[in-house]
Amino acid sequence: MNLTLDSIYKRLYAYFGPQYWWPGDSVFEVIVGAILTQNTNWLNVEKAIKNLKEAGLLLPRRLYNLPIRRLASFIKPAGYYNIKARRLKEFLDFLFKEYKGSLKIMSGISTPKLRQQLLSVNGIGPETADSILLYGFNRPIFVVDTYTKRIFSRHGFISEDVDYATVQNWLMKNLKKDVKLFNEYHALLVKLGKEYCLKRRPRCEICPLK
DNA sequence: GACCAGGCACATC
DNA sequence: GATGTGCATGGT
Repeated sequence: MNLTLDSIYKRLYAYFGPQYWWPGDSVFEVIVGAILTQNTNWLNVEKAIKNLKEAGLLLPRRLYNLPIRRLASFIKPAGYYNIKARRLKEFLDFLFKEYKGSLKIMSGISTPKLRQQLLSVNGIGPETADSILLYGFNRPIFVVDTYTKRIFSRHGFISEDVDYATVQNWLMKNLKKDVKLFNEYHALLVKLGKEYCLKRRPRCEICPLK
């Protein structure tokens, strides 16, 4: 079959079509979603975001002023709501301390510095930081997640226990650094993982990469 | 009822 | 430095 990174992308795109990521109306919504979706089904995240939206709270200033206990109650459907409320607050503290609460000012910062700053926020790890950079700020950064590792290791490109940075470097070295490509590629890997590579119910026999 | 989900920080050895 | 554990709801 001789799969390559490029041919895998082409196949997935031909099979699944565009994924229209990130689902969200604003940069802030992307950031909130990125934190809420940590180890969590997106459907649950949507419920939490809907709660915030309907309460008119999906704005940096509003969330910044909201008591953490109340924030936690709004995001309950997303699970881990206490720790995630704290993580959202940690980000907001950073946003207001560094950028006066302005995502617009924040968007003027270079990608390496922005990434470093995001990673310094307690509760934001590599995947969350890179999701924010790619889907929130349109920076050409490849987002690595469990599906990415699982799929590429299953197809023999990498071993399954490699660390985040190694996978990311490998991908970015071998692909055109293009926001649109990285956007769709990651989303398509998630789609493939969800539909065909579930841990207990692998359906490799009908995988579009077969 | 078991299993899983678009991680991360922290404890312990 | 590797390995284990808590965090928690809702869908399949």
